[in-house]
Amino acid sequence: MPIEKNFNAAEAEQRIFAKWEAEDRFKAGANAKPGADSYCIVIPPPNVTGSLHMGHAFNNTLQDLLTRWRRMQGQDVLWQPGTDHAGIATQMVVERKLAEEGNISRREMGREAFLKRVWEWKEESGGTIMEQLRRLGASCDYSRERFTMDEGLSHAVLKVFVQLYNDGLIYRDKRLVNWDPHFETAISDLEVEQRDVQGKMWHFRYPLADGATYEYVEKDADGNETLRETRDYVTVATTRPETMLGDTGVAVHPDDERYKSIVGKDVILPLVGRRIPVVADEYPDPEQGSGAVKMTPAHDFNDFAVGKRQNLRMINIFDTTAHLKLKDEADFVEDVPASADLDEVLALDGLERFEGRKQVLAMMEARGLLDHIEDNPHTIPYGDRSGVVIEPYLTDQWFVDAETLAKPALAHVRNDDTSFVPKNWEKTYFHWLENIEPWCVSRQLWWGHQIPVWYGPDGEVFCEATAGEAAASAEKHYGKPVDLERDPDVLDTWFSSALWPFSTLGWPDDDAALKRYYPTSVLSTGFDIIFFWVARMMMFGLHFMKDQEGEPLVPFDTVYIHALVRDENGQKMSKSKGNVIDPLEIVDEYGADALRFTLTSMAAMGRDLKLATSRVEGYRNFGTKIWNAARFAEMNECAPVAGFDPNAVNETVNKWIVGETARVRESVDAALEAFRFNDAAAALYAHIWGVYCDWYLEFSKPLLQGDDGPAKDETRATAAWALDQCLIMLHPIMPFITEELWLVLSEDRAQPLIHTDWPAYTAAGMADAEADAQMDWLVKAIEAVRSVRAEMNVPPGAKIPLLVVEADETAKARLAGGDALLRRLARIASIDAAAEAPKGAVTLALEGATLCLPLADVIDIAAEKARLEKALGKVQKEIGGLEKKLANENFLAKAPEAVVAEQRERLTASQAEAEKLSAAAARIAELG
RNA sequence: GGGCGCGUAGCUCAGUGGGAGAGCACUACGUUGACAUCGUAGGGGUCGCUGGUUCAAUCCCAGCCGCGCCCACCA
Repeated sequence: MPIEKNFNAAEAEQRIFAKWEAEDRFKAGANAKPGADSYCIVIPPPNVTGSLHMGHAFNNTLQDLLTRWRRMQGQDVLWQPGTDHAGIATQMVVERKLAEEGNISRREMGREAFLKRVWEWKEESGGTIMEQLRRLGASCDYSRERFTMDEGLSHAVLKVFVQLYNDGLIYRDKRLVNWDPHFETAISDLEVEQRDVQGKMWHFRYPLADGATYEYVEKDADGNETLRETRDYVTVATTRPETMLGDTGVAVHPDDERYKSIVGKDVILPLVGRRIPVVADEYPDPEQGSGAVKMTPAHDFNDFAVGKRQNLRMINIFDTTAHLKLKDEADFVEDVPASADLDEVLALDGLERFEGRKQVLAMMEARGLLDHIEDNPHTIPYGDRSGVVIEPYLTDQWFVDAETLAKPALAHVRNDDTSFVPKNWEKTYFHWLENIEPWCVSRQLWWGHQIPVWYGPDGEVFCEATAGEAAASAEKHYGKPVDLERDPDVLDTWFSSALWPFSTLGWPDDDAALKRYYPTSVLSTGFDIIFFWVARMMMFGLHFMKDQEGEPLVPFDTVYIHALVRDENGQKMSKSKGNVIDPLEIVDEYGADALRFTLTSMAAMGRDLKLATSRVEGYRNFGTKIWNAARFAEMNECAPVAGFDPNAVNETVNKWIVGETARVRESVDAALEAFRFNDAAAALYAHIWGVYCDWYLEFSKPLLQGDDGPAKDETRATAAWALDQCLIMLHPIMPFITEELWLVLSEDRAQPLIHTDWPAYTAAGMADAEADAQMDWLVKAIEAVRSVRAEMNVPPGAKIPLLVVEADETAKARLAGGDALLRRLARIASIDAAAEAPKGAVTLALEGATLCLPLADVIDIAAEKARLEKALGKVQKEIGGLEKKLANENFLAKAPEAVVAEQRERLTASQAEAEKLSAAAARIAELG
């Protein structure tokens, strides 16, 4: 059946993919050779918050490329797929959806009913994601799909939590955390994003208690007094005026002479009337602001630390939504005398924090306690999901002792058990782990793994994997059965992600896949989640996975860090900016292969990868090119020949394409081994389009269209073989069109392409130097003739004679061998020897020969003169450079011999060319 | 405040201590039986600036200019 005129990507992709899947081509170990090495990639699980974006398409293309390549090599391959529950993000999506649908809120609905809705959403979204992966051609083992909240993975989470608790690496602590007032939950440092704002700094006066005064003296750098006055107040500065309601002290540096006399005294907190101490602490910087700092230990990380050192009270003034909460807080009015001001302050109860700020400022100003205001650019923390200002908030939370776990994670990258590609990302990784803070893992959310902790009546903690075990443990503790209450919080979504490389492989219940595939081979991900995910997988993997000797095992050999996909203008794609390119829209328009090739060929770029559809179009055309090459092969009966031996061909063109094929195979493998995906794509593009189609197929035409015989048979077989090799090597990048052609081109394939063996031949074993030289020479000759024809405006269809003026033996042989090809591809009517170039002929300087085209009747003398002068100028410039270099004794003495010899050769060749060009120029001059 | 990265053709970007590259865009010509989603030929770059190392620098080093990102508790 003849090949269709065009490749119908939409139809073929679905059909081919369905067939692969039905035949179990993606299963773990499919196509593995006996005793093969294992090769495993765990997919970075997409969030079940919606659909895949271009970044997913990019990363999964690369993973699929590696997976298909290794599978064809016969390795025991597993690409493990799955999705992530993405706690806060998914809860947010479902809550928003409920609101849009006019439903009752999460709280009204209750935990159980709400979770049911989230699960419904998950089923839908998770299914969509897997379908999208299929559309891209991702050859993961879908039968092993996992979800972070699956039973097995949840079991792993519980086991890890309990063990870390028992190891003392998870603990509960009351401390300041980053609190998201929108979601009303704690979040980790990583989920906070600092934004620059043009803010203000307000300077307040806090009066000293008991009418005390002091001499306030300021000095300049030379110690000269610049100000001296008696003060009954101390000035403090703040960017957050409303927090003054929670102040419990004023701190000054112990060496700050200005304030030495008031250390130990008290000030009266304005508005509230609370009596708070002036303390000396290393924290305040005398150079900054007034040198005195108001302390709000319950709402500022620095103040919290000072407060702990100085035993300051911690007064919380906000509720969980960051509204002022003063009235019901016993400690807010503790020891504070009743006053009109206090009543006014208490009336602020329930105000949103920024409204509260306005009111506090107004009150301070009205009382003359606002000293001055200055502009102060600074950064403010925002929740990365909610986009609201984060509030440092004093709560009980669960923390992971990250510092302890970080040590092995650092060591095993330092010793290259795990390597980053590119290597420089290791620096980023080290820096973060070396300065790591405790990881707050509890979240006041509903969607996620509920913390396996139960509390007894007296608050005693029972950390067990199940309620039953907790009850048993409690009974043992109390000597009788008691009612336990489970911790309502869930874990940070990254907690379960951190287990992904081993939880998906069956740990802790089934270790078959774990034994086979752990440590995994490659993790491919973006640099934006090195901290969130990669570092934490390293920490947990090393803590929980051990080899038979009990030595820790890293989760992966290589971490490949890819760039982030942006739009044409370099902007990060986001829904709010409206610049999101949906990968499936591209797939619909150009086919998955074109998108995949585009993404692959852009993989080497630094941190940004700017996607333009013009490139996708170009690579779609590349697919068409191969398609047409296959049609040509079929039309000329170039069918694969069983037992074909590429080393046994006789025709020069065939020897040449065999060598070219071997060279590209080496390039592609070397590129993929080094994760230089774009190099692999570029090598294939250049080979298939620039070598196989542009030259080899053209060279083969005279043979294929000539008389039957051994040469024709050989060329048919070689053309088919070389095309097959192109399909094989291109398959990991463009799986669909290659598979389609593979099956269409021959009816008796041993295997579909996806399970066809990857070649291992080498140029050293297959290339023929003489054939290469012959063909290179011929290509140059054809190009030279074509160039002249175009510049002299010879009609494209016109056949012109060619005269060989002088030629050495090698050139003569090459000319004889390439006679038919030269005639055909350069449109030459005749090739004859001549003693000298006729008047008005154009001469071509080639290695070992001077060819000339007698174009006297068509020639534009001025144009030819210009052409020769230009060429001559170029050559002479090069000669000048080379002569200068070769005259330099230092160069001759110090440069490697090979380099010197090479330069000499180049000089000789250039001089020969210049001579020929000069002679030609002289002849033209005679005419003019 | 620390750290990282980038500046090469009109655009997007590869690349290398010794002859400047690709894709797209552009120009001219072309219905040669695979392909106009194409073919042939061509134009276009002081490889950010300055200095240093070297026989030799677009490449290595230093400084500068411009741009981007990450980390960081400065009130």
